[in-house]
Amino acid sequence: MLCIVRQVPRTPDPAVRVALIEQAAAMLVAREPVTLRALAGRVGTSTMAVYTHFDGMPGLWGAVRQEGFARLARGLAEVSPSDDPVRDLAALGAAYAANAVENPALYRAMFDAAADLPDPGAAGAGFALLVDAAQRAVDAGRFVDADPAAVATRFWASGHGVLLLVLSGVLPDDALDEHSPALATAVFTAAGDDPERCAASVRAGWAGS
Amino acid sequence: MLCIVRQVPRTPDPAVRVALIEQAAAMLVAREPVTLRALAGRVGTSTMAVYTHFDGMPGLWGAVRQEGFARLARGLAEVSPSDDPVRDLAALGAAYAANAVENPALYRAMFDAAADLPDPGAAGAGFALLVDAAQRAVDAGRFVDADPAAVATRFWASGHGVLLLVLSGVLPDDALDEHSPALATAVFTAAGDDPERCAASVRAGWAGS
DNA sequence: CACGATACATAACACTGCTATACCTAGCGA
DNA sequence: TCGCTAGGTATAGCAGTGTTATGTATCGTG
Repeated sequence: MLCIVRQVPRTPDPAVRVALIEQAAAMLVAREPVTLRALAGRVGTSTMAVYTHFDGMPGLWGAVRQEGFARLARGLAEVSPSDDPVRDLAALGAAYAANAVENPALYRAMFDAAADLPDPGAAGAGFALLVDAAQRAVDAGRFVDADPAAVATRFWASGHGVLLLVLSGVLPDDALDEHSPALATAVFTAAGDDPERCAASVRAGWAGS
Repeated sequence: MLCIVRQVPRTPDPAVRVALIEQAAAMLVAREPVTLRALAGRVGTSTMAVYTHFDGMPGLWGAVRQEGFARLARGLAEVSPSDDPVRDLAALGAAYAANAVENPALYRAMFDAAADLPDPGAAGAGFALLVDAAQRAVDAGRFVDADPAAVATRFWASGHGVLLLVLSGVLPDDALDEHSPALATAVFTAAGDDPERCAASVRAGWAGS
């Protein structure tokens, strides 16, 4: 029997991998077309690097989407919880919207094929922060007979809808401040919160105070 | 001064124009890649037809988006108003969602660049039906101190968000029935409707009864 | 009927993502 | 220390994309 001891040769450079992802994200936020050759040229490598690291452009897009979700989760994690869980939910929504508005092209690319991420858990981490705050609202008696995951999903979906309509230019920019807090208040009130108290909490959280 | 009477020669064939739009929409709903050559081949014309009629692929996409909004508006117009404006709003939402679910690729393409449509008025016609129903809810005393356009926008944006998350596979298919009526009820209740009466109206409208 | 402007067909261009091939560098065993 | 080897990287070419230049056919007009 052939018992050949295989050698372990050179390994792909992780720096090239992150450079490609970050360059692609940078070109995305700069509204430049993200082409294979332009990307490789900017990073200073050959087009083949995209294939050794990501197995082609679709793989690169997956990595870029994942990086977008990771940045989003980091942005949400910076929101420090307070003793008002409804305010925290609104603050998370404001941070979410701010992240999307800062790099709209990246946000839109994230949801082009958000279903097949290399590591879905990374995206779930951000959503878990919403569910956690909703759970605290239930525990605090602000939400009654409400499923925290359902409330978080509805809050997220409504914010996502307003965001996309604003980012695509269908709604004007000020529609974010006009409709997002109102939708949040509607969702949280429907979950059982007192309307006036809810409105005050959302106002505080959305303003970031 | 040269006063040359210009002749008006042959005019582009409108049938080719509509054939290109409908073929593109058909390939879109069939999840086939809509390429210039494949499109021209299916229609039985040359690639140049796309340029004489639409000045290139971006122009064709604009026409396809407009056709999508026109179909959507036709689908919404089929919803017959009743004496319950809140039910009508929910019925419009259900028709809207059904239209989007039937051809998801077309719906997503519509909002890829919905801001610059050849004729924005066509898209506004569908939205006007929502505003009209909201106005009737105000007139009927169901909504109090509510701006019909704002209510319609929030209803639309929340439904749009759920739809896109479902169409992109982030949320499961049954999320539509689970969250869309609940969001509608939240929005309409926030506009002043009685919670229980609102829930009944939304249930009736969403079910199409 | 003849003219001429224009829709349409054909072919070539620049660009895209991708792949086959050559090189060459990193790491192990002798 | 040195040679071997496996895999990362560079180069060149491929099929396919949208676009454009050029030729041809056709219709409305005088």
